[in-house]
Amino acid sequence: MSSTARDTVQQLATRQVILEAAYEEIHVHGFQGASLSKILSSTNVTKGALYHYFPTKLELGYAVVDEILSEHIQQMWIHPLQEAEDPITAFKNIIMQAGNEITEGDIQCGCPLNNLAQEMAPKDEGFRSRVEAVYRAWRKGIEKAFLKGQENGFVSKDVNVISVATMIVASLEGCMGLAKNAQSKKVLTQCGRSIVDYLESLRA
Amino acid sequence: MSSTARDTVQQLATRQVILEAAYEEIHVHGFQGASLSKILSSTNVTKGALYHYFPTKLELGYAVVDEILSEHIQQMWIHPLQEAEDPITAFKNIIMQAGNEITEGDIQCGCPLNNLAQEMAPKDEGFRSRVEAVYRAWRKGIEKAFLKGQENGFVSKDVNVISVATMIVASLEGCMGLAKNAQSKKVLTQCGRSIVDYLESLRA
DNA sequence: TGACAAACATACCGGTTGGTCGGTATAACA
DNA sequence: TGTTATACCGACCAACCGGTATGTTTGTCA
Repeated sequence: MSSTARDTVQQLATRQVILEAAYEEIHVHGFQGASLSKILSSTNVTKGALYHYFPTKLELGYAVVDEILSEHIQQMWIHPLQEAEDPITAFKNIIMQAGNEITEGDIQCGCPLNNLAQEMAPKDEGFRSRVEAVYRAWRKGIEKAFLKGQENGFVSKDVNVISVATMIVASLEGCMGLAKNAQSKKVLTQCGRSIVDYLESLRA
Repeated sequence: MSSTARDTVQQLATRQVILEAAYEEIHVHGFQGASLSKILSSTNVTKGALYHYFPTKLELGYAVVDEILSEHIQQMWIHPLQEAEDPITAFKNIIMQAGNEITEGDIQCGCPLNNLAQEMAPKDEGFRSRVEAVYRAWRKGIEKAFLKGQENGFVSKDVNVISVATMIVASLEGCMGLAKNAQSKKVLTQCGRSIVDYLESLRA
């Protein structure tokens, strides 16, 4: 009863602790560079517990994509667009908000989704397809918003919303990637402004 | 004399063989994932020879950036812009040519410069600064071409050439990154077309 | 021709890695 | 109360890693 409920909470908490520690390690060192020992020592979880919840390192990585990264993108980039009438203004706000909230540390580590994509796509189909699912959802969300924007008369009917969605995601990721290597927030905001200019060029 | 010349050629050849094998390994597996043993077994070079030319794995990686990647970018993306009167048309041609020449294998492995940037920038300052030097040269080359384009009346004088240069590199790298994960040339060409549209929006 | 160094070759090493396996504590259930 | 399953625990392992130490061949030059 009450003890059962508490234990269930405890179980899930252990799993979550592992997942989040793994996310951090992978974010900083990449998947291949991530050390299980370091994940364990950064928590008070033992190797037995880890291998109780995840059969292999690979499955742990998959879970990070499915349960953490997917959620991040959804909440940060897709959800705020869904209710917008004018996707261009909405996007501008999201980008500006992201620019304000991001820390130097975040810039140095880069976008965790892009990191995994670039590292693992050629090496492991499981990672690739999972990351691809997140990207597809992201692009689909942008597509829908711009289609609605066209219907509402905010977006030029000349633009191909599919291409635009791909271009936006590509330039966002590319922008983050450049800023990461430059270790410079200036590069990020500079690039962000160019993306906004590009978006404005799509107006009806 | 003649034997000296031949031997010198031989030496340099050994070094070059190592460098190119290392480039391939790193391109596929990343720097951390690259195995010296595999580099050696893919050639007929021994570990002694490798460590004769490169004191550490890190220095080998640096040499790949300085001597191979830098040259690739220079020849592929910077040099063809330098003589152009109209940078937008010139860029369009470069992008189309790149799109025609690229293989599915290239797409799967992605841009080697971006790969290294994303993997190593947060982990090693030596890599980061070397990669940054290549990116800086790339952006500078675009900047100059667009400045000239403004003088020649091909590019709108409203655009900030610095921001545009950053945006172009970012979207190219982002585009390659998306296509790499999607393992799809269609995504690449789709994205490439959007970049061309963006470039056209910069016309005078 | 003999001394010397550069250009390899190869056996080996300590450290770390992902992964395993026998054990234990606890709770649910019959 | 005895049985069974879940949720750990942590010592241990083989494989592989980058790197080194020692040895050998080969070309240079006095």
